[in-house]
Amino acid sequence: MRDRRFDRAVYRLVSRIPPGRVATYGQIASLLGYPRAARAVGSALKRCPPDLPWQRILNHRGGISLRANVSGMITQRILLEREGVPLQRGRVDLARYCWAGPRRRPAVKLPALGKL
DNA sequence: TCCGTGACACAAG
DNA sequence: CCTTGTGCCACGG
Repeated sequence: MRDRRFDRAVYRLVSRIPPGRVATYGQIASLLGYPRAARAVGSALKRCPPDLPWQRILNHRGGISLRANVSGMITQRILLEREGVPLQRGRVDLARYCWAGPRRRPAVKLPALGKL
């Protein structure tokens, strides 16, 4: 332990979220294969490297989860709006701005689709 | 190694 | 909508 594998996996994935899109803590955890480790994702972000687009991670309701950190909440909102993600009533419309997940190119060529 | 700690999620009241 | 209570799990001390 002490090598922070999980944290680094989180950073790797979060760094792939494009500007203008967001993801939830639970979504990141699930994509990493630990559907119940949403909380650990939050802990990881708390210690994340300065260049990580941490602002793109929201709670499952599309809200900002920085606890009692007023300046942090403001910062996150500014950063999101700056890249085109608006908050309304304190929430981002996840149905609209949620990231689809990492794009996996097909490992093998798919069979022909046939007529269409 | 054991134990407390959360930038969470979800269900119930 | 808001308020608990419970489950969870990697980290750090």
